[in-house]
Amino acid sequence: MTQNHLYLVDGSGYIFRAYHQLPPLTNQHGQPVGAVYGYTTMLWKLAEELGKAEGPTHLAVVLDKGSHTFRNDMYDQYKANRPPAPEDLVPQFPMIRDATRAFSLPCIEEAGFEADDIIASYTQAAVRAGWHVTIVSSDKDLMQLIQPGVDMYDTMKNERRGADYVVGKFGVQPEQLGDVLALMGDSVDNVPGIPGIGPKTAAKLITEYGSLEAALEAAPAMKKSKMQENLIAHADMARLSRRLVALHDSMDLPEPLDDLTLKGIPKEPLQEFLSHHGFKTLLNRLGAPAAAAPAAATATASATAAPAAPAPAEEPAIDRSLYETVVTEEALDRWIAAAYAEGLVAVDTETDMLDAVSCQLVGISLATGPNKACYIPVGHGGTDMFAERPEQLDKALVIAKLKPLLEDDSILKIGQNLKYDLTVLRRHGIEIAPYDDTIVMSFDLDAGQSLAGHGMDEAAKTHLNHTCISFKEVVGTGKSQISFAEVPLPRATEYAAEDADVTLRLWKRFKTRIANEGANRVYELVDRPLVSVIAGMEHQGIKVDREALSRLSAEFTAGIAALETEIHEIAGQPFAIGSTQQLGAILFDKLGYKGGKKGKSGAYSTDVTILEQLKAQGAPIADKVLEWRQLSKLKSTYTDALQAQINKDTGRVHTSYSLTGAQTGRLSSTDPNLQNIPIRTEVGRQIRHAFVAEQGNVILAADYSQIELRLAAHMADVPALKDAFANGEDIHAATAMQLFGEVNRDTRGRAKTINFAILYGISRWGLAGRLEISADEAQDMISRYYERFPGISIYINETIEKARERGYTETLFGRKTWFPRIKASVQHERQGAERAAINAPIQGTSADIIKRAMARMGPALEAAGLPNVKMLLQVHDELVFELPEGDVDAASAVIRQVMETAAEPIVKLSVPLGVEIGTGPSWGAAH
DNA sequence: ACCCTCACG
DNA sequence: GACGTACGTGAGGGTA
Repeated sequence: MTQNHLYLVDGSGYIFRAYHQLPPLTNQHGQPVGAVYGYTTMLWKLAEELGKAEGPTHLAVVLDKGSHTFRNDMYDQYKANRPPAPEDLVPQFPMIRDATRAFSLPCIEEAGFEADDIIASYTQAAVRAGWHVTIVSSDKDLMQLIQPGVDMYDTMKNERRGADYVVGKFGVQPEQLGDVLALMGDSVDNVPGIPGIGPKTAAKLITEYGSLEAALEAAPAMKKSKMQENLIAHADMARLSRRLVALHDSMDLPEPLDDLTLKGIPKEPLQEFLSHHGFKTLLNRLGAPAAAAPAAATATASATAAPAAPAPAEEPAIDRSLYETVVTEEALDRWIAAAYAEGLVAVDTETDMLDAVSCQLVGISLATGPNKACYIPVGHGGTDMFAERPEQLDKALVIAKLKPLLEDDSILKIGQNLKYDLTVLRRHGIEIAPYDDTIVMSFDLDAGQSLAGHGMDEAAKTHLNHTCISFKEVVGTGKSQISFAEVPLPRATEYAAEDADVTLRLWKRFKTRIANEGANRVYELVDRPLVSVIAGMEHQGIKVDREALSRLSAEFTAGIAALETEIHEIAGQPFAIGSTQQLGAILFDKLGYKGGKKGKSGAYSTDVTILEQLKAQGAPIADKVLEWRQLSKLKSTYTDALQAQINKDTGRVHTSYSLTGAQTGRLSSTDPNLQNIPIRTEVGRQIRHAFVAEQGNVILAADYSQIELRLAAHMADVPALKDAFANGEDIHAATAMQLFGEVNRDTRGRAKTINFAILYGISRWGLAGRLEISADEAQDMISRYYERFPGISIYINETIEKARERGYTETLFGRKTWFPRIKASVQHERQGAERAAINAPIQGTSADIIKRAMARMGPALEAAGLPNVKMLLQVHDELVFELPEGDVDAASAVIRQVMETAAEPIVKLSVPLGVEIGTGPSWGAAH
């Protein structure tokens, strides 16, 4: 019988090395896969050793899991200054597991231990069993394990390494390497070592004195030198370092040695993996016919086709009778174990109201596979003192049991609109990570598709052809509506567990499509990271000065009453001024002003433009109505409504952002909408002054200046505009100079109008209306604009062309917006779609950029030692913060830096991004 | 439920 | 020759 030979592959170590040494490859789906490719070739190389004399009979890939290990408990600075993994490497981590699975190799990870410790434990166990071991790694820490029967293999250098190699490199035997490493320290892992001692000195000391401890003890007797002083001064640090570099080699083996037997590698899964990523060389070597990539079908998806992915072959239909109500600890443990076994779990929380900031948690549902779903009630019943509480587990116990699972780095949590659940569970001390959000996945795939609602009920209908139990069916409507806490458990289980089940099924389909349809970049690098950031901002809220609003309300009420009297006097009768119908009748029928009808409703139009015209005609009533409208709008929509929105528990206003609200990728804000707080008029602006900072804090507002025009200049490649931005010129003035040859108030104003018109898709009639000139004159102006900035007309034509051909437009980050109506036969529908298509890449790229800035802001402020700077609001090109007064200077620098570089390194812009920052006691004062 | 109007970028 | 005139949102009030 030949001797067993165990290969232990240091997967985590390998991928970092592969990332840095290989070019940044991208597969046909736009995913970065350089490191994955390197990893795959490495496994391939190992597979080729199979059956050779030195080849493996047993093999395991070992991966790091989680970031906190016993070494952190030993030394809180351990790995503390390790920079975060590069952005285009992060999405490759999960693909490493895919690759390992594709080769049908066992993969071992264990929380609390680093891959090094797992490798050490397996090595020692195998040695005790009389096996040979080869560690596939180039990590210097692992070289401590080299001994008779144990060697290392560097697949990149194609080199086998034994004790000789260690002696050559470090000047000591492998068993003394730990002492050398402890003296040297390691800046990457933040192992302190002794200052001034590098590999050479360390080796000399250990060779001379035999061990670290001996060298430290001998230090006082050594010749006086800086090194000697340091040895004495930092002896404790050296001892700590020794413990940090020591490998833990006696952990319980997660899988017994014998289970790591190599049984040969089935071709099929490997072939599928290789063709999915387009690794053609390896595919050819596999001897497989160049199988069509699974993406082929979707590349030609038409604009109007229902977005659909086939059901995974073996997926059973939804059967609610299979769901379980979890009311015992044993059952809960069983579900947690199932989640660990699966590596992922769908999660949904049920609460007693919609507001994530003040609601009570009522129950949690989990799903680990089709029809494998459960509901864990924790807050049912007890809504009044006589109501009976059904038997259920204690909330604190459930939270404590679920916390490790929901925070485990290696278990993917899947939710539908997770922003809500993140906030609810954060209030219970749980920080869910990592996660996928199916509502965001749906949006990144199908924004603008008329058939695709992103909400769960609609998505279930579209993608699973399944009708979910509606929330209304469960709790009723209107007066008889009950809280979810009052829903009987069997019914609550059907509803809640179905949500988790459906979410998981949707996720499987979206996951495949995201990879196949090129949505990976925008999902991983823009939208997914944003979900928890938004949850945090909503949770934070902003303080609003209730008294200030109440004073304004009173002022407005008085103004409105006075105007009402005057208006009724001029009209000669009382009427409802807010009724456009009655107002139209007064203006055009009774008072006889010229204005005409409009729209198919046949009603008179009475909007601002009409009233402005009447005012010019000399109608005193028009001015009064405009003023009345302004005040009523401000009072009803802002000063009254905002007071009612102040949260009783927090005293702050918590808006809700929708990540899927705007087709272009912008956020939208509701309940209340904090993205349309007045600023353009002096009266309105007073409302902004009611958004204030807490005592000792200030509000900071940071705005991108002209970001959409800058992006247009970049995307349409307009040298004249790019130069103007590069030189920090007033862009509208520069445009005026180009178009009219001179800059004054009039020409600058007209240039500004035209610049905006360009972003929105221009028509000569539209421009004519805005500039109050004839359509012919407007046409001349547009032609001159195209002449001076030729890139613009090319951009417009190409964008429309592409939208028509493919059905969608794309931002610089690959965000798609679909335009099904771009092929409409009705002209104005089609033209409307064309104008939207011209605007979407610009507005959408701007949205992508500020979203990236938001995702990076927290870590950047944290890293700069500014944990008390809180990001509160986003208003499309503006971020609003609250921070201690003393942090203003430091925070401004960080915020500016993050915002100005937010596109990098994914997109390199040919124009600089400018950011303007202001601070003050209120949002109004910060502008 | 719909339209109109108007607040913001 | 008529059409209906800029992109993206959300909220409140009136009307049917």
